[in-house]
Amino acid sequence: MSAPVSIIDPETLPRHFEAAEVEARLHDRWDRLAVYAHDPARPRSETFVVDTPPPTVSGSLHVGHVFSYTHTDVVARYRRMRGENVFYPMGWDDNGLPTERRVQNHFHVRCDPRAPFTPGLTLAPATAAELKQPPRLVSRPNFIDLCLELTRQDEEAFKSLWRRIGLSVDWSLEYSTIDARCRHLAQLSFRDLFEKGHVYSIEAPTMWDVDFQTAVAQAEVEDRPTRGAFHDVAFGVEGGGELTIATTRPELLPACVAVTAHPNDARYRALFGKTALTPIFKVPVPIFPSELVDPEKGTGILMVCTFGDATDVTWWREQKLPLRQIIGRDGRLVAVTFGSDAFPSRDAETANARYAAIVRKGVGGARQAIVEMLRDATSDATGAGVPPLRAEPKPIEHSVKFFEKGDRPLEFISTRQWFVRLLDKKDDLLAFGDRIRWHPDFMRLRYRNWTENLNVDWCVSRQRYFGVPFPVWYPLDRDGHPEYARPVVADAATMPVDPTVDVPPGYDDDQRDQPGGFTAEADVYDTWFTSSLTPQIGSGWLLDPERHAARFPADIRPQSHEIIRTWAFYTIAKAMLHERTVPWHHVVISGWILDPDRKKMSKSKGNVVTPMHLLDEYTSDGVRYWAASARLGTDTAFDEKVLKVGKRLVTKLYNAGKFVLSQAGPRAPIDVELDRAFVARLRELVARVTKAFDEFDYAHALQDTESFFWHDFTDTYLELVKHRARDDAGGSAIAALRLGLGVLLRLFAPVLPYVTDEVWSWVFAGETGHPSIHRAPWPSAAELDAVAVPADAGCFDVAVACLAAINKAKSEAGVSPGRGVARLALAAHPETLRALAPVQADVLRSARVERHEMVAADALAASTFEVRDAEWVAAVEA
RNA sequence: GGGCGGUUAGCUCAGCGGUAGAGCAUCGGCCUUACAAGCCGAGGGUCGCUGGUUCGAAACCAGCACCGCCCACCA
Repeated sequence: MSAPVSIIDPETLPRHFEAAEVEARLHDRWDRLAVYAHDPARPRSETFVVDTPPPTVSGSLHVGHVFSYTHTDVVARYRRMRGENVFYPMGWDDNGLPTERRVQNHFHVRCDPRAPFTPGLTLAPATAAELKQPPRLVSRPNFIDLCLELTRQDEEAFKSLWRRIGLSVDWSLEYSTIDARCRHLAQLSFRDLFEKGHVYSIEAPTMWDVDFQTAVAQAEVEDRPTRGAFHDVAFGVEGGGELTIATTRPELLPACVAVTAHPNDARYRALFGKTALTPIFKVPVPIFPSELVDPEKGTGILMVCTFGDATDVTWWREQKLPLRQIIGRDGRLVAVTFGSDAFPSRDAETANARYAAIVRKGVGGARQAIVEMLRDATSDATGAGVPPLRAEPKPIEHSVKFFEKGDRPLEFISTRQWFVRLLDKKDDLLAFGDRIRWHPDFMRLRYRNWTENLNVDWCVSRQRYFGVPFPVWYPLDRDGHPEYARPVVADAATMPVDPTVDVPPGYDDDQRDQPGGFTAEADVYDTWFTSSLTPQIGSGWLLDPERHAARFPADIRPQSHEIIRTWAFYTIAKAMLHERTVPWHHVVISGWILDPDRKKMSKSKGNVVTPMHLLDEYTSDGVRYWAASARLGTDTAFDEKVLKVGKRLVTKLYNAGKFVLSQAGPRAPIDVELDRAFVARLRELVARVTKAFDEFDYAHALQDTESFFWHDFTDTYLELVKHRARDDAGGSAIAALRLGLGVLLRLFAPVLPYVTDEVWSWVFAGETGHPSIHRAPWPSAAELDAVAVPADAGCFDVAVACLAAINKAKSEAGVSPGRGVARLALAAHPETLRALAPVQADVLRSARVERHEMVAADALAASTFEVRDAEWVAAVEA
């Protein structure tokens, strides 16, 4: 007689799955066993490298995070069970404007680089009373300390959430984008791009946010529909005549440098080459033709200003127009003098008097004031002596460029900025994008679309504080002017540097800001300049060439679709510029979680669902089930019902595990036809689920596994064989049940890491020698091929159909399914009866049929049973 | 204006050339020796609209409508 299987005593286990206790216990266990540790010694071919998104820690924490990070984790867990050495780091994106803004609001402070440094400054969150006062000004080092302190707290909150939802990251690989190593890598990136000629600095009109007072890049700009109005304004024409331009930005009249119309526009053709005279300021400006003008819009003729919009920049460049910048970095009108070289005027005295009334005003105030002046006949420049505003402003709605995080329209302001040269590499960028596999594939079009429409190089300098500084100084000439054409870039060996503190090679500290000395580049990088290096941050790149060679490019980049134009795009660009390679082989795109009205969840909309109470109520596994139920790239409305289903599944797994593993019997081969048919079904399931996971399609993998588990395993197979399993001869059934449970637990493990590992630990951990299911091998064909193939795998379905027919009859008779059947006549097609024969005993025993009669009925369809006659066993008296 | 997705049962979603599916919700029946956090059943849909291809279309093609997203549109 063979040895009995090892079993559990269900009475010793908690009645229900105690999620909080199990989760805490398993965390300890996973840590102790180093289940998620990456092995640096294993070669690239055996390693699966995840380029994890570093979350912006200053953002709100909501179920959307849980959603997408779970997707990545599910894939990582699958790969780990496939025996791959998973490289799964976690970073925090903490530098940049979102953090600065959060710190400003949290402590009610503003950074003032001129403020004195206060050693050891710590602040409490601002009180309501403090918020009514002007913000406290703090020095740059103090401001950065406050940023570091607050992000540290934010990172703790994220980290505990990540652990709670069971992300299988290797925490020894944790980083933050502001830490010394990341600053070092970002500066090395700059140095490499500089040496290769991919970066340049130039003073040029740049999109500028007047609130944050920094340049921004094209990728951070969005169009917003904005109300405005066309103002018809009459200009004089020197030599006689007039013209009426239409503008939505009358406040830029002092910055007018030209007038233009379409070359074929008969109304204005005669004016080209002549000089127009602006009203109010009487500035002579050239009139030139341009194909870019739409004759249908406004009056068909318009003023060119420096700068009202992107087209103005084009005209300014192409026509070599003068620069009359009147909007300052703070969005207010700067002081200018009419009658100077830069601002000529036919009536400088009046022009200066009028301008004095608007100087220092913001754009809106200046607009009002100018419009009032345009209503005044004395502003006329046509000689007609009538108000230049020829019609009441016509309200329109048009789209205006905003910084995505900003509140006021962007201005084009001429400033010195650093750029990464990308415009001349569009073809390469497209080709590299096509070397990557996108999941779902249509997302590749977003990348193509963006790349094709790129129209300015990547502006990477930001006039902010909490960021990675440029490792750059400029020599000062004898007059103390910076020589921007000769930047001094820090040596790789001295990085990371802060040029405002550190001294460039070849200089002494006392030469700082002295004529003949040097001055620091005060700007910091665009946060994407660092974030675009996450695959290299993971691998170590120039700081660890050996590991870089073994861990780069990464396998997958998980991310959401709205940042394809930033994160994915810049990362592809960086890898291409640095090493002529792709940064990863697969991009895996999660959708969004929408609120029930199908709007994206965001803090500003106030529709955010936070995750903690959900984890408490539905367990981590239940929440993960919800996340893993959504297909890749598909936006999903948040629906708590799905969480409920997840929790139900967890409970069911726990109970099924207890039941199966408490069935005592001998260790025996699987040699009964029904058991073999079940294993055949299981084999098919494993093949399908494995294929789905290989394609990153965890949602279908889960759905398939779940429906098999619930329907085929617990409701059907288990019901069919549980009586036999209790018999002396039930060894085959017990073996098949245990095999099925062990396989299903592993198929579920990537999605439900807690309950599966808990059930696994009872018996399978010891039997297999794999203490955690998360390092147990993925179910394989080989493991199932040890079980012989059934003569007819279809007997499983026939058994199911037969049991269903009897159940239906019981239901129609109002009899409990558990009630026995004293006598039963079952009709089916002869072929069906033949198929039933090998499994008939299990079916009849399961239905508790005492006496039966099989009726051959040629008229019935295959696998169909009819209960012709039945006599139910009387109910047991209570 | 260009591009991309979507539109299937009351709800959330699968299916993507071969007789319409799941879960939830609804209704009915069951304490039945793993699980009532459960089980057994039932009802419920002209698969957005209009054409076309096909022996056969929810699926393929064309057009339209609506929803959403990405991009463009600042005179």
